[in-house]
Amino acid sequence: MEALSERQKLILTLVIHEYIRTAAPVGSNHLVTHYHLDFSPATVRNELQALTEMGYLRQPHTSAGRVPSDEGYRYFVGRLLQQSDMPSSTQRTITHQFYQMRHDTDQWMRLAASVLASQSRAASMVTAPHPEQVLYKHVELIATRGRQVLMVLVMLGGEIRQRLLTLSEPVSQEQLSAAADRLNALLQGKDTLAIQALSLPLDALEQAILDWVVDEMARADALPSGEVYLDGLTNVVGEPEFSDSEEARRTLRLLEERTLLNDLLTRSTVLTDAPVGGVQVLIGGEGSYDELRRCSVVLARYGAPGLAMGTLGVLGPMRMPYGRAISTVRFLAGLLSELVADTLVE
Amino acid sequence: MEALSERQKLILTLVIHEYIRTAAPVGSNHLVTHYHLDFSPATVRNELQALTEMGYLRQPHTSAGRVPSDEGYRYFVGRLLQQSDMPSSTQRTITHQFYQMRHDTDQWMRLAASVLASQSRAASMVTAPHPEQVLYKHVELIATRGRQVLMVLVMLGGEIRQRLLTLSEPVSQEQLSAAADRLNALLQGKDTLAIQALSLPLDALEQAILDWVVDEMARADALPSGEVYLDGLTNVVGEPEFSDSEEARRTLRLLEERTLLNDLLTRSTVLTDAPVGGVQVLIGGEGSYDELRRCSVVLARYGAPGLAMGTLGVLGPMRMPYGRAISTVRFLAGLLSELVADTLVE
DNA sequence: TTTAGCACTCGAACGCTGAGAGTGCTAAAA
DNA sequence: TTTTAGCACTCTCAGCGTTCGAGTGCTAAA
Repeated sequence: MEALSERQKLILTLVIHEYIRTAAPVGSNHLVTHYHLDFSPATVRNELQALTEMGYLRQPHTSAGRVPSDEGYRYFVGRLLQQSDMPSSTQRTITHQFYQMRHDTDQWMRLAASVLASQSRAASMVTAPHPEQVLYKHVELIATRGRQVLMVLVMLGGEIRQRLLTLSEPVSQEQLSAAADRLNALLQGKDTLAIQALSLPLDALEQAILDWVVDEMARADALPSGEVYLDGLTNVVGEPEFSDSEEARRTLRLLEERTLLNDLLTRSTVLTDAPVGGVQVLIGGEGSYDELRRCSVVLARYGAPGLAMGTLGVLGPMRMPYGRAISTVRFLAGLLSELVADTLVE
Repeated sequence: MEALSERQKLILTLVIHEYIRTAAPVGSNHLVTHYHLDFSPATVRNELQALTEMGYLRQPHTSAGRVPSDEGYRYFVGRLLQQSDMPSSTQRTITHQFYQMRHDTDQWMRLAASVLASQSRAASMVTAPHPEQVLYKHVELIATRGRQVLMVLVMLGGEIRQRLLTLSEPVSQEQLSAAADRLNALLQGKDTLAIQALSLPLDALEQAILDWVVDEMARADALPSGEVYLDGLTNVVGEPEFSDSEEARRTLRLLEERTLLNDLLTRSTVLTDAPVGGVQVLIGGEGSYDELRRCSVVLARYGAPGLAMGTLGVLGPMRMPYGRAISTVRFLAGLLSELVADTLVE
């Protein structure tokens, strides 16, 4: 594939800009008048023809303007789009919002999804950070009423799991605290397998608690990733490519299944020619999902490598504002990584 | 308003059934042939005319069939719809799903929203149970690294809040445990104001922790309700009344704002003539929201009165399957109430 | 290499028309 | 008095031809 001339790059960029703005096929006259080009429509037509032959543009029909093809978008994102950052004032505002919030993963994820959606003007998806290895940190037992005990299990990395247990007989808070202290001393930093392999001289209460702990840790192990948070579905429904409500329904369905992000990540790590600053851009489903044929996904991982990682991304029509989306995703991935690192429980 | 004859009730019911099924205006011939009525289309026409004059039906235009009016739906839901329960096999399956899940409010709410959406075939909304009065139960302090401490605060009713604190200087786990024990003894069962009013002889560490506790409890007090969980937005997008994507966008926007349920509840407690078994049905927005003019909402409160209450509901087009929606909402409200009561931390 | 000129193409919009569904009215039947 | 058959009337919708205009590709001149 021959290289594009500078003028061709310019024209491709303009076509994509204009198409993203208006959602209508772009014609030669329109380009010249709208962008005050110093060459004539005829020249533009020749270049459009060339770009079409190279596969970067399509014509919906003979006498319509041009529309970017999947390849066109890919070329644009990979080589023409100049990287930009979010305005630093916006960055500060958002950072502030996160820091003034109490430390609570659930709240953070909701805020992240909300910010991602409103900034990128697309649908957003965020998974909570999930430890790659589940390690014991601390257990706490709180007597409530009768034989019920509230167990709070803290994992290394800061994940907290709560569970209400029912014991075979009532136990005092003192006994519970003693059992918790004992287990905390014994299990510190161990993973599920190591704990299961241990054979310890425990009394009945301690053994019962240990069983619950192992069960809970095994569940955490089994989870492929954290919970998925969605927001901004509204942004997508309004777009003209989803005016066909059946198309819209199927795409939203895919989002609501809440497996998309993980599927995409496990399916292929090298997704595009040009993953920018850790941000991956997937255009037109890139073969993986039929429902995504008309969509693009911008995604990134975040977290503390080796300890706890999560994913976040946005989904929109192919004519999404890539600059905005990429800079938002990159910024939020960085911010969340920072937050995770800061609050990591060691 | 004069009473309806039995035949008029029958015909109104059939029109609503048929319209809910097909989303198309219902004509006299269609009714007679489809339901094998033993009177003629002309008779049906007379009745349709009477029902239209009484305001229970509308004609989109002179020569179309009839469509239920808001009043028609209200009459139907209030007086004609016979109450039904979900099949007990389904009830068992769902109950089982909840009970085999570990006790975790977040998981329960997600499951509830998901079940509600799939059973009622509409968009579902669930708010987490929120205590009407925030009372102290227990605090736990876990040393992590350096000056960071993970605080886990348990409220009466079982709500758990976690927060990562940064102290002015490193403190050992022993000191932390001692401080926690002291506070637990002093604050048991108190509310925010009572704790603030207390003047206690505390050392610096204890006082710092107390401040965090008060801050956290004040936040919980300030929250009007628990987090809002959404699901099944897809169900709504597919409906023909939302094929106008602008209409759909505005309605979904309302859902994504996540204030709908609480707004509805605070705005008016007596919502319809016939709240059935604690379930309230709101048809056509009933004056409260313009965006809801074409929607109906079925909702109920659940929880342990006086201790912790939440709300759940479904939103769909006016021609939603009310029987299904109402029985699903009623069943889930009951089930969640049971779960909340069972696991209440006293 | 660029550009003006021009014939050509094709979809969108518009208006017309006929078919069909459904009504309301009237008068006869029950 | 109630029900029903008959019938004229109304209004939407789908189909169809036509026009309009945007945009193209080609050619020949600049």
